[in-house]
Amino acid sequence: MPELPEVETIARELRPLLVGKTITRVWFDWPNQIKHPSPELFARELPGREISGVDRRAKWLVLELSGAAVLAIQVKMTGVLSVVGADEAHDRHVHVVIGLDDGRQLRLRDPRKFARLGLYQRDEAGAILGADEARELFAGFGPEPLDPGFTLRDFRRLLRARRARLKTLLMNQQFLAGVGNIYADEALWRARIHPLRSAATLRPEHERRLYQALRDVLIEAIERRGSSVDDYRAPSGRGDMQNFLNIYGRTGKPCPRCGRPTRRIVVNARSTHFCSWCQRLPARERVAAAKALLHDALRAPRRA
DNA sequence: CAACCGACCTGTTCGC
DNA sequence: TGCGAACAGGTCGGTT
Repeated sequence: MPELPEVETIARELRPLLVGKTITRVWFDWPNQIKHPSPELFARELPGREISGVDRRAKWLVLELSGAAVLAIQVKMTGVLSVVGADEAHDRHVHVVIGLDDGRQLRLRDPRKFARLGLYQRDEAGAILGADEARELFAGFGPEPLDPGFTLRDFRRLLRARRARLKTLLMNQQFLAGVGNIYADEALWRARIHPLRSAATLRPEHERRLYQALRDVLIEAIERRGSSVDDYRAPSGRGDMQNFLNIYGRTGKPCPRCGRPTRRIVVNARSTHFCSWCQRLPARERVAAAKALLHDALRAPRRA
């Protein structure tokens, strides 16, 4: 579940616990989770490096290390990071342990082993060299929606170059960085826009509402330390935002705005929640949307 | 450019 | 009650 607000919360909470500490040892039991370089090099290169910063880019956690190195961590859906005493017990789902010189450990608990870690190098210009060396690690990512430099004008320019369904587009990291399933649904509900609406057909007023809704919901979610819908936990425990979601995961429950039941459809194999009264599709787009949904329903593997 | 698929994974939920 | 299939969803690489 972790999206922008959740990873931002992780970064903010880990920062005071990690900055100034030096890595003493590295342990992992599932080498597939080490993306770069080889697991052997990863284990050899980390010890001795001091952590100087903890930041976020899109849904990645970025630890700045001495020697212009960067430890990038993607917790994906089920990864939970915590800093605990080395003597604290851990279960079989802890797959990465990074020892620190204060006697504590940064641990990754991840039942599904989806999380990924990589150790990268910055060049003289500060760019993070990605796995293929020629490309910056975060090349191709869309803008950060909360970057003060990301204006409504920028958002409009991006939207008008696209025709895809808005739900798909908002979750596309190349289009916009950091938004996932929960906040895409929430932003569209706040902006009163149907998730299957094509980006290119939005009127200026819709664009403005969506821009504002995205920023508002992300800021509120950060203030509430993220949504602990099921697996996500901040280093300090559950967030609060799950108690303030208006549409996500509320199938059948009344829309907080109009009282009509929340509907659920599947878009790109993702649950999508919306209010069919508040989030209307223009007549000219209804036929196309109905066809797409029927297509999905027919090919869905479901037993009779 | 857009949509779709399979892969990566395993704990939980669902249908019978 | 117990079993196995389906489901959950972030991301990538490849295909349509």
